[in-house]
Amino acid sequence: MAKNASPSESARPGPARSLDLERVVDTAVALLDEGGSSALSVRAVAGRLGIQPNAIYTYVADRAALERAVVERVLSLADVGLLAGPARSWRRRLTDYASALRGVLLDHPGAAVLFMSAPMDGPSALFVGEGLVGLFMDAGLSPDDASRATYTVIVHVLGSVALEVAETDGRPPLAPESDRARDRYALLTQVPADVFPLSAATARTAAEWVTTAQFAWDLGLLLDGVAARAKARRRE
Amino acid sequence: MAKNASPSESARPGPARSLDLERVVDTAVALLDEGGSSALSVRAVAGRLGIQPNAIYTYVADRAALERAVVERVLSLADVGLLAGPARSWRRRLTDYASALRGVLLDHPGAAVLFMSAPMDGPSALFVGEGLVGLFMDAGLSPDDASRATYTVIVHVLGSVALEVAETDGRPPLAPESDRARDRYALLTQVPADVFPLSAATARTAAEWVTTAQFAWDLGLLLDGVAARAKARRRE
DNA sequence: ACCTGAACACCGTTCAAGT
DNA sequence: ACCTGAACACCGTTCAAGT
Repeated sequence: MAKNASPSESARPGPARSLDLERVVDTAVALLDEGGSSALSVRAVAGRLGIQPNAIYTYVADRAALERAVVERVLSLADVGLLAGPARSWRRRLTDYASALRGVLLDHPGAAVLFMSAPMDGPSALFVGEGLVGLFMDAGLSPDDASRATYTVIVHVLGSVALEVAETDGRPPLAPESDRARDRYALLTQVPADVFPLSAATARTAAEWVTTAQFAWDLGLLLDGVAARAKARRRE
Repeated sequence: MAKNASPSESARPGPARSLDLERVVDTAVALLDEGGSSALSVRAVAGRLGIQPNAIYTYVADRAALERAVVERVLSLADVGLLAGPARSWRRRLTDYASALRGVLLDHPGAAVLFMSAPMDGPSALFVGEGLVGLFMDAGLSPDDASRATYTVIVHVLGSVALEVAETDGRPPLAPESDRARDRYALLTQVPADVFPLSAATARTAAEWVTTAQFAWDLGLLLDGVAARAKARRRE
């Protein structure tokens, strides 16, 4: 999981760095990482940068724009190069990138919710989209189906991480997923087996909904669907 | 799309209704429906009920509990009976329920984000889970795979609605999806075709990512995957 | 159990002003 | 362009008190 401090935060020679949007975003991500999603505020960012709250509006139109900038930053941490092919199989490329993106989001759980509320409209989103469409065309889908499959995967990765993070306090590092699954299992054994027999019988599996294994299973299901469509298209 | 006023909000004979959790949740949903997700606050609910802000804590432990109660309420508006079988095919039952749930969420877009941040832990979630596991077992999956597929579908419905709503102001009724797709298309035609050729070529389809058609396509892909796994299992 | 009154430590944002 | 000072209209939550 990418554990890189953002570039402008790292030690560097020369004069004291001036305040710019990158530094504002660095600070926003740092706050999120220290206190979870509720720790991000315009005032907290300003406070940490030693300026007045309203001075933030020099760099960002409003809180929503700050959140979009955070989304862009975190998205940029997952290497889109993993999507490029076709040296590796399209399936491998997709699972590699999806896992990388999930990893980056789990490294910054406080930012995960923002992906569901602040539309991804930055440059990174375009590169991700372009890479995914190309990958699914490599897989044999029509351009239109490749576009649709792109969105399916985006929804799935972002949705599953957001739901996973929602069960935590949002502060990294998250508890090991085995611990979180164990806690879920303890809760799930409380459900009355007489009224929810199937849930009771599958509690072990439901406990693992918020794990890498479930994530991989979901992706496999999706990609089987993609492969089937590609195969059907070749037969046409 | 279910357009039912919540029961305790409808006219009823008898003495003035007393203040209880149901009325608090009614009010919370009403605020969300009038002002979008940002309109929900402990103070606003109290204000509308004519009590002091802190009096809300008689009914709810904190804001998070209020949000979970809203999630439970909205979830309860989608008829879980649609999952029950097996008179109708499992595929039909699933698409019917998924569409109903999506419809209810789009009717209350301000609540959609809450599903990604406030874990569904109420009774309705249990009934939905039980119904989905049963449905996927009817489809021919093993109990464990039925549990996994249940989560895949939940992630997908909640994730896709949240992303769809994120592009709106969150106040119902949402603009017709054809309008929203048209606006997206206008934006997408701005992307430089030389650096994002595939995105440019599929802009028409990407514009429709936030529509019922895309939702149905996604579900179809998922269910094809499910059918393939069920078939493989029968051959074992 | 259900509510008020008062307070604490916060929010995002605007406006006018200074350099 | 970048920042301060002051203000406005908000937040969630706690505590002590009243019925």
